[in-house]
Amino acid sequence: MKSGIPRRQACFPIRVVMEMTNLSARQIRYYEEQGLIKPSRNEGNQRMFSLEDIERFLEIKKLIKQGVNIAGVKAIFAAKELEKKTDYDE
Amino acid sequence: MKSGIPRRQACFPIRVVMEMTNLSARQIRYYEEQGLIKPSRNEGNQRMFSLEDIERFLEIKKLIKQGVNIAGVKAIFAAKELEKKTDYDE
DNA sequence: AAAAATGTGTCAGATTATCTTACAATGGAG
DNA sequence: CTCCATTGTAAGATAATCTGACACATTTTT
Repeated sequence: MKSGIPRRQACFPIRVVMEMTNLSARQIRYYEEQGLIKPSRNEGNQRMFSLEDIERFLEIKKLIKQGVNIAGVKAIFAAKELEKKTDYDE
Repeated sequence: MKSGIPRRQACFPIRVVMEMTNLSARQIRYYEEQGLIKPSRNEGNQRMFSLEDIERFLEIKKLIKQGVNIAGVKAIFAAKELEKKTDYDE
């Protein structure tokens, strides 16, 4: 009775992401251009997003609303990546 | 750390359903025409499917492969609906 | 203050996706 | 063979997305 979609599977077109995040297509593309997100592309070159991407957009929104700029968001994401790769326990 | 998508939320365009089910667009539309599935539509009149729809398509595929025809699938689905509404415990 | 950078809106032209309708092809049942 | 069920395929129309450019309002920098 489960069956969710793998969080990394890219199966959402931009319009759905717009609806789920309340971001404009312009914003979504701009954030990609700034390196905050890297959607995959289908055969027709259209962006396809994953659940992980969507969660990331929501985080971006939250940070932006708090006054953080793109560079800040990028830095915060980079820091989080380090966290995941670094072992702090011992 | 989760956040899946509600199983009834219609957020997949037909192409994604094709990839996830290995059904052709023709089959998907035909099954709808036969009343096996009722996708919703976006503002542009394009079909939008839910996870529930996709699971249903997979069931259809399985039954078809077993030799069941459309009418049979429909009957089986109808029976399942009854199961859900009927209380057998007591 | 003037100039430059940020973040977003919007438009145009091109490409891709989907829709509906219709007709063809295949294969099974009688 | 004929009928029917299922799928393929094609055409023409509409919708969605892409890229690139320019505009605009806010900061930020010089």
